[in-house]
Amino acid sequence: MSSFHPLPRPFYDRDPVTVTRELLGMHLVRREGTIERIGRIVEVEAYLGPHDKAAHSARGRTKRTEVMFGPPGHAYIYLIYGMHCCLNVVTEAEGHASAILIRALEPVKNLDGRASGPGLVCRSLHLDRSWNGHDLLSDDLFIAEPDARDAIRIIRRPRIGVDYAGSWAKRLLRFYIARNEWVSRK
DNA sequence: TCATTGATGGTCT
DNA sequence: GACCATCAATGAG
Repeated sequence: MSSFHPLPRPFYDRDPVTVTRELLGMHLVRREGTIERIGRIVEVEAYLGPHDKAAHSARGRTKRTEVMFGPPGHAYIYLIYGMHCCLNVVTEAEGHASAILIRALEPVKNLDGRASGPGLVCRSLHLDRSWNGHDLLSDDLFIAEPDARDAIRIIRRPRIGVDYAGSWAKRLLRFYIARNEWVSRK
């Protein structure tokens, strides 16, 4: 077992674009019994809150979006297209309802299959909706800074699959590590 | 290599 | 009843 410690609450309690950029290169750690699974975060998207028409929280506070409206540093996991789960990290203080979608991981340790895409991220870490609302300041699911972080170049693009969101669909809120082979789409 | 489509179910209107 | 922050399989070129 590695002995990283989880990023602290204040890391998440900041504007989502800053947190999104800083998440690139971080390690997402999942402990499942004696198995430790680790992926390096290589692709993410920011969802800024109720004013962001592409964000789930733009529909208001509902049973599904409750976690997004809650305190930072928690996992927001939802089911999409009836079969895939997507993992998000809640940012900013309670009530802001911003979050970051983890779209792709580079394998570091024990990933179950490829994780190039948000549905595959959950599959590779064995995460489902039972993890919705889980505190990332825990020892079985958290994000940590690796011992050595390589210098990276960050690419910004429009988010994937949000064409319904009008002008918000054009905003450059998808971030990924340049030239990384595990990114889901160029 | 690219475009199209089926699978499958929760959420919201 | 329509839509959906997706994926894998299919088939045309």
